[in-house]
Amino acid sequence: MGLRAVSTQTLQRLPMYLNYLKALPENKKLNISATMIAEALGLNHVQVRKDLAIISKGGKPKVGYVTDLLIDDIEQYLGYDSANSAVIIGAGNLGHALFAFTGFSEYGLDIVAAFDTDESVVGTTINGKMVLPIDGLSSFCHSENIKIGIITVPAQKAQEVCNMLISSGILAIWNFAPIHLVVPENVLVQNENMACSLAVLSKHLKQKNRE
Amino acid sequence: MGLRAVSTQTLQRLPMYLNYLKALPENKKLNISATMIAEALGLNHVQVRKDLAIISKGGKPKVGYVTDLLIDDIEQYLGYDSANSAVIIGAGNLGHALFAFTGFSEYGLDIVAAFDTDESVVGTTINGKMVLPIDGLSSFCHSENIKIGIITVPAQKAQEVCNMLISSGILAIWNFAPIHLVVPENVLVQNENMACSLAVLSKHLKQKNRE
DNA sequence: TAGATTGTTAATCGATTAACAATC
DNA sequence: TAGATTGTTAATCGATTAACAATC
Repeated sequence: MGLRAVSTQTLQRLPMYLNYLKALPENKKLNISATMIAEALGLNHVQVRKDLAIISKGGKPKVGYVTDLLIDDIEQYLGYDSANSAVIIGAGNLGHALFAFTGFSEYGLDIVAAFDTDESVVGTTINGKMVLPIDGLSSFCHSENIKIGIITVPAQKAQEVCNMLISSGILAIWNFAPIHLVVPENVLVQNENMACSLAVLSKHLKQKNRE
Repeated sequence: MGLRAVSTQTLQRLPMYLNYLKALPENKKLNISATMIAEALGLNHVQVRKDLAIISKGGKPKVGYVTDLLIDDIEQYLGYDSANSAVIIGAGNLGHALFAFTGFSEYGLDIVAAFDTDESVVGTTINGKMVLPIDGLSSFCHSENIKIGIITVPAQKAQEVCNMLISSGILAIWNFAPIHLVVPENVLVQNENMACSLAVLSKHLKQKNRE
């Protein structure tokens, strides 16, 4: 059952709280109030409190939350405590950068292999991790029990790659291609569409120029 | 005046429409209905129609919209027709990839220079574009009339870099650092927080595992 | 105790969806 | 004409915010 107990909005705010809490200086770290978090992140304090109520056992009036417990609660809730293995398809510019980036481990993500069709990159290693031929995708995902696929191929190839991932048993897809992917209901697609961000930026500037 | 005539949601859907319209095969391209767009992108058709009403002069009943005009209208509305020059701060993994990526020109974005403190990259060129020392940021932005800054430095340095950008006259910031930036009211920050996406993915999988 | 903070219940706001009228 | 499609007005839904009570 896909119980949608928590809104996507809340879900996306949780990592912001996490980042903020982790960055707190040690001498100010023991306790933290929802009010302070809200102020620091430019959010409403009731909203923060509601979000925290979902994942935490609660804080103490006048004191706030125990920061370290709150960090643990968020990480556990999001599943950052247990590593998720992922594969990335497309070892071009962006794919290469994501594959080489080590910081995802903090979020429980471990990109264990890259796949590509380009014979000039297949067989090479990036940060000690292999770039493999796309033919081996399905068997690799099954044998390694991979459930996350990252798509960094051009838009025209994205749906095809997506289908391959699904038949490889992938349950969650992080899609960097600027295209809407069609997937079965049980598979989640999270789009990282940079064009959407650019639209907001571009429009803002256009408005500024007209003023 | 920051007239918020259009919701961010609408603004972020426009590039999706644009991508879809541009990818239409030539023989099916002349006219397009809101219903078709909605179906292809998994959206509600009334919503699509409302979005299109904002940027277009309207379609014809029974026929739909003239695809090419619609494309022009969206591009013009978003300001993709006039190029925006941008600088990127931080030529590490991700910064390097974004700097080297040529596809942003499609969205009216032109990253003209990268800045970094690391002496091993300063002075090099990437795709024929210079990586410059951070000291020159302000004078460069002013002389080249740059209004967009892209932040791809580590979180601890992001606010500092952000302040430098603002005093360099930047009006819109595309922030890849997982931290909340404090900016004056007239500056727009668009966060590309990958941690937020990962949270959604990770939670989805955790839920799946419990089933 | 007084007051900062939590947590809850009700009100507001905005976006999405549904129903319907207009039109080519 | 009939019907596909546009465009609008009203209803619904969900998230945010405001007001208030509870508590340490």
